[in-house]
Amino acid sequence: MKLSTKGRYGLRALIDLAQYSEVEPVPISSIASRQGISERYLEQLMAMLKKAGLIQSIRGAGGGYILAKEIKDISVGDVLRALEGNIEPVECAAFHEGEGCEASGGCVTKYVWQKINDSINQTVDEIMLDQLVKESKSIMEDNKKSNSNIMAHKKCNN
Amino acid sequence: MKLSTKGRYGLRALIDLAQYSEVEPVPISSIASRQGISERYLEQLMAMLKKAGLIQSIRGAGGGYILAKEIKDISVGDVLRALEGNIEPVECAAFHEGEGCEASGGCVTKYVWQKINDSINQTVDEIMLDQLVKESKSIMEDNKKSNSNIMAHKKCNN
DNA sequence: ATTAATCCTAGCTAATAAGTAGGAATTGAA
DNA sequence: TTCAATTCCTACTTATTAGCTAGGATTAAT
Repeated sequence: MKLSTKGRYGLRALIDLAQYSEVEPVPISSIASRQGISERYLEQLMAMLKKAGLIQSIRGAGGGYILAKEIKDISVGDVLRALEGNIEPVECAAFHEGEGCEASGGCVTKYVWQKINDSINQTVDEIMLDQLVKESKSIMEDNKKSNSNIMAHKKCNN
Repeated sequence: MKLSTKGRYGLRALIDLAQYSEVEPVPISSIASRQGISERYLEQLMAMLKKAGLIQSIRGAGGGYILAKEIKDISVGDVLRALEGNIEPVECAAFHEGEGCEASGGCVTKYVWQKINDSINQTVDEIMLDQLVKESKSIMEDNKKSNSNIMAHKKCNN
């Protein structure tokens, strides 16, 4: 029950992109180096985000990526679903109209799975990227002022 | 981001056990055959549930398993955590007091992961097994009366 | 032309999930 | 006292997935 690096790195990358793409397109290489993600791997994540219609690409020298929608209209759910395919921990035949499994008549766990799925979807769909970018900028401001660089040396996995 | 068969089968098994262990201990073999789970695999799941203090075992002929606590005091969260170890989709160093990673100063995704984790935990902790067993019994009653055995033939994976 | 970029597909490696398997220990009943 | 039914413990196996790496084609600005 872990979110894969696709979702974890990808969300970070997209927030990074949102912050730096206001003036010009951002190449993969610069996101990758800021975020400490393999360029080659990030390429694939960007391809998924593009396919999902969240970002646009500009090929050739001077190119890179920009957002394809307004930042306030992209939810964390959009991003994670683009990258993970399906973020629901349990897929159950009984969820789809007209379908069901041999047990679904007497099955109670399906109610449990449904509630879990719903709560996750609701949570990720109500966080929009603009909130995160705003938050991120304000954190960076604070850090500059207070010069409090008490950084832990543990590597970030997320 | 999938719940493993440990959690899925295990919860079904425990609900089954709760329903059938009122008069006498239930052996693994009978749970396994009712639920269509490999006996040998279920053995291991039961061991985990026992270690977590949710069930008790009675060895030897005529033995089996019974609940170790009142059914109303066992939450779905207890069961899933016993089987999956940790049901939070993202583990982040910044969640633990006094810890953090190199990025946690300027990290915003941690807020996202925290919200997802919280919503899952809250959801599974507020469903108690007695609700599910009650529900299950009532479904079985209904099925008996209405004789509506329109069973889909798809196998259940959960 | 050269260089900086995206695009596309394939392959590789390590970890994890999902079970199988063998046999020891315990207990009730014939 | 033997047998059968059960849990217990540990190791092994197999299939799938995650997490990359790699090669080279294509596009466009200078």
